[in-house]
Amino acid sequence: MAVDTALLTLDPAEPELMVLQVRRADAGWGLPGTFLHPGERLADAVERSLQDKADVRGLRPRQLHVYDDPGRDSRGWALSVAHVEVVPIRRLDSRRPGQTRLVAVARPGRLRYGHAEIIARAVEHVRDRYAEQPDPGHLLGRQFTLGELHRVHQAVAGRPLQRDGFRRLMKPLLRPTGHLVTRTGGRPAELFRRT
Amino acid sequence: MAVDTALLTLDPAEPELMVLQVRRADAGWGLPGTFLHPGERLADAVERSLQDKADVRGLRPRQLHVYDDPGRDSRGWALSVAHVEVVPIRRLDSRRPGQTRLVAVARPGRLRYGHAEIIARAVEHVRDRYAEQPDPGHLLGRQFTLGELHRVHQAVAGRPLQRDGFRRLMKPLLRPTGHLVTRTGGRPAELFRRT
DNA sequence: TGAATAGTGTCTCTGAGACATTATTTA
DNA sequence: TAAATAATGTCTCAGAGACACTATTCA
Repeated sequence: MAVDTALLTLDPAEPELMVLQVRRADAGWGLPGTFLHPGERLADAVERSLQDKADVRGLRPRQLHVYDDPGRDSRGWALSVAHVEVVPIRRLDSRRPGQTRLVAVARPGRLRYGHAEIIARAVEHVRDRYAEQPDPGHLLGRQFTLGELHRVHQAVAGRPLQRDGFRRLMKPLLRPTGHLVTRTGGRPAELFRRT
Repeated sequence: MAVDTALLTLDPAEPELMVLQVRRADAGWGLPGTFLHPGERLADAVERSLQDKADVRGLRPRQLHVYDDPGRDSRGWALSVAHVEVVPIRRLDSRRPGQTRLVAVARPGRLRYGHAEIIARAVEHVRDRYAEQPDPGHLLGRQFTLGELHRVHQAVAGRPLQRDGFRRLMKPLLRPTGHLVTRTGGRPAELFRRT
């Protein structure tokens, strides 16, 4: 019994969803994963694998699907529970260089063990969540402007989102702080928090 | 590693979703389930457990969630992959009397191993599917009238669905057969098929 | 003819798409 | 003042809710 995790993040330079990959024992790249210890919970195994490979903690991975194809892993019969998690890129700063990489989800490379399918499912899941909630993965901090939220959601969605429609959808889901910020050289923007 | 299945059906007499329960070794009632054989696929284990306990075959169970609470099963550490399937009640005719029962999903009884939670999740899943597609679980046969479809969907949803709104939603998703039937003592109804 | 069921028409309200306009800052 | 960004206004269209009306059968 194993767990595999698609850990997604955003690189501010590249307005596109990225997935963390780790170097595997067989020299290829793949998703971080591990075998379950006896009595261990799935979420703990996910956290353990990410801590070992990317030094990230305090996650709340979500189950996606159980992959049970017997021919999936040539080393033997092993079920894998695929998970997804979203994390701001600054929390990946301490990951091991050379042993990990961030790859655009649209071009994950040739991966074994059905990992490309897991990534596709993870992206779909995250996009569905972002379509309904303002930044549920906390890619932004506690406070942000609607413009910043708009850019993050466009990057997650992988396509432009209409500006005014987006504002109308999200504004009732946010709590205004009453403060204004000028960060960009335009009219000051109102700061919001999640509710 | 185990599988458990919430097998849902409709009793024409009771316009409410029912779930199949089986008598367990400890004399209580629960969902049908089994332990996975080495190398066996999850769908095959589900089918095997339902065949043994309710004599139903040819199913396409869908994964719901993996339950991994270590204290879930007092007999030892076992993960369970919950599944859901919908089946017309006539296919349950040959199930073992005394060893099985059909219970309204709203009143599943006091179940162990978190089976009540599985049922709740299964019902939610099935209701979501029925909100978008005409009878995806094939509770009706190949041909049916919009009135029959309406009654089935109301029973699945557990609440009244507006008649004309339902028709407008479903009609473009159906293929008319061109035939009329008089089954109820009113104006003859048009027969439709799934697309 | 009346009850029961099937099928259609239409009004309103809401929400999304699309576009335009105003507001405030920096260079 | 021009460019950039933020915020708001408004027109239209599609879909859902709600209600009314017509059609056809059986008792």
